[in-house]
Amino acid sequence: MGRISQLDQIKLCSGQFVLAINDTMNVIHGKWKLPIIGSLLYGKKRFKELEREISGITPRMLSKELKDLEMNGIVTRTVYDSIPVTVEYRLTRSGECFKKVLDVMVEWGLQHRKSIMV
Amino acid sequence: MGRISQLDQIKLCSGQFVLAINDTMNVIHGKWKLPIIGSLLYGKKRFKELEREISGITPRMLSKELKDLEMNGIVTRTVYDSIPVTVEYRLTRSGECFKKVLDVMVEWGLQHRKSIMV
DNA sequence: GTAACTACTATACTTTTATATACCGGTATC
DNA sequence: GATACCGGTATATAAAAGTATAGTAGTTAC
Repeated sequence: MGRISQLDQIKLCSGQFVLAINDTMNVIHGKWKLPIIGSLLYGKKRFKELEREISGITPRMLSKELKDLEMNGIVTRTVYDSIPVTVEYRLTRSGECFKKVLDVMVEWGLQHRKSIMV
Repeated sequence: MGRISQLDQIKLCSGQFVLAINDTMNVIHGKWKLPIIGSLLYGKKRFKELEREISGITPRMLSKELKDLEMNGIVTRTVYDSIPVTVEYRLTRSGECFKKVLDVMVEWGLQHRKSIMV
């Protein structure tokens, strides 16, 4: 019934795939990471810009989640010694690629809604 | 640079897509939902089978998460009045389709690992 | 009759995650 | 000299998620 997908092989090579899924889960884990990534998909942003765009987030959470995302190689933090200092957050190449994951999530979500409406 | 993806249109139609992503997030939210779905991808299972397969899960959590997944239209619960009663859990059509999401998660995770190793 | 299996539920507790509120040093504006 | 913007941090608290442990009602095997 068609080609073998990566997940079909999970029993052959489950360690790798479980790690891969865990990595992906780490990126989207928690209440604020997706909103942050979503906001950065359309270009670099400064701390206060993100704080204003993501309604309801506190600076504490924003700071924490940005650090998490930076450690996981999803965003980069660049400090410019302008006056006053400017701090710029942007997605890494990997972070940009995460859009693919979001795209299937949207696709599945829409299909699922339709299938429930029946 | 190629066709317009669904996420590119998020500003035009953000409400729909945010809902869709939230639906998807509900499916994978928490520590145990992915292991449960993963275990059911290879066919129907009974409660105790799942409990044995998913190492570390307590019956309380398994019961709760199965109810969540059932309510969200991801799994079905069927009771057979055999003796003793047999309860069978299996993925819905939508639940099976969720494999597509897992596939891109694996794909992205593997790529991300590679990109970090450099 | 006692031990074990099935499919759970109940209660209490710990850990994790998120919020609320206030504050810091620096600059620049009025 | 008071106020406001930037990029955060500190402390305390509340809410959510997960764990530990025990128990239920019924059935079957020894």
